Amino acid sequence: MFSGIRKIISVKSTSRKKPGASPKLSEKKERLKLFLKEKGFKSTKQRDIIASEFLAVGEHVTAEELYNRICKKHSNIGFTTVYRTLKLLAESGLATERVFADNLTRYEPLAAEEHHDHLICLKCGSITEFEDQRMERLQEKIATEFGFSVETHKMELYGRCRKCGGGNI
Amino acid sequence: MFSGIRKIISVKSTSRKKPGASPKLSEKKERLKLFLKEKGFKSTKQRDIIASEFLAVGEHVTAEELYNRICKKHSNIGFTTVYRTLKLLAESGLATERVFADNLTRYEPLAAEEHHDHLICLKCGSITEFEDQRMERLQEKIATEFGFSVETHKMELYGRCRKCGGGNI
DNA sequence: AGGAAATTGAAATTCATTTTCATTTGGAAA
DNA sequence: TTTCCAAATGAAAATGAATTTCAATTTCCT
Ligand SMILES: [Mn+2]
Ligand SMILES: [Mn+2]
Ligand SMILES: [Zn+2]
Ligand SMILES: [Zn+2]
Repeated sequence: MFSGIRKIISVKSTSRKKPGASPKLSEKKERLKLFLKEKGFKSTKQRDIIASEFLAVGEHVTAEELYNRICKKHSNIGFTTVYRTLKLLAESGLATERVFADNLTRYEPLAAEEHHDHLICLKCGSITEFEDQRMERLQEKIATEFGFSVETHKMELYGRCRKCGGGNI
Repeated sequence: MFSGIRKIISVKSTSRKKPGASPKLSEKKERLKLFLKEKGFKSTKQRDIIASEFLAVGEHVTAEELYNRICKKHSNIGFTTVYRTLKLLAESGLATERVFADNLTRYEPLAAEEHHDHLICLKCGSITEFEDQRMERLQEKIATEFGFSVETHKMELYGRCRKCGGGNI
């Protein structure tokens, strides 16, 4: 079903609805430092730069995309370190890992406690985020009917966004 | 989020609720033959054997799993042909491609018109299928609210099945 | 039967991800 | 501050599933 899509879509992120991430930037970087200290890991220039850039971008990025942005200004930072730092950010709870239909691993700045699902346009690749309590409750209800307890879920709607003819087909 | 899971789970399929697939087996193989003829493709021994085995297994399998079953009795059938035949089956509408959290491509015998979603146990890997019209309607509703039209969706609930302590945690 | 076109399967390739390893660096302890 | 060692870095290699290549074989239309 997705075999064709894999090659076609190149998921680009839409700008976020809540640009309120900016004021918390320093707070987030503080969280990372605490996490590193707790774990006996070290704070490094690279990690600081990578985390800053990641939080600045603010949307769903692959390790490669983030690396490409960073290496223009910091030729001394390698892809591997970007890759590893994104994993660290996810571990620390500052980022969330996502894999959409194109099978690439992306990260977005999102605390582990927060949550949302995604609408993904197959034409332009834009990503729209939504959180819907009716959906969350219904998932729980269905799971319960099967004697199942939910730990995580994946809920992605693929189709056409408004700009790409979503309303009228 | 799924980084740990990827290595842990090896998704095994549960036996299906509807074993009514058996009587339609010949009908399905007829459908495949028609599809091949329409497309100008050829009917071959290999395709026949692979399709039969796939329909006989009846659950979510990777190309490799199916190949391993087949090559025991038919050492003359290669992995590549199994892989390509599964793609063909999906194209013909006799199979559906699925990618769960372990990121492996699986196929299940399911006509393109039919539909269901999945509950996947992170402990034992069992897969439970469900179809819920409330869920389908809610997805449409949410999409509409965003001016979005849905073509496909992915809805997977990961957690504990009843046997693995799903009810009480 | 003849022959063009499709199929097969072993091997090679692709490509994102992950690991390896020699070297460098951070930061706690002296 | 200097010492010292575990952690970090990054280039390169490895991994592994998915996909493509290509020479040999098979299908099936005439
Ligand atoms: Mn998101
Ligand atoms: Mn299924
Ligand atoms: Zn769009
Ligand atoms: Zn289970």
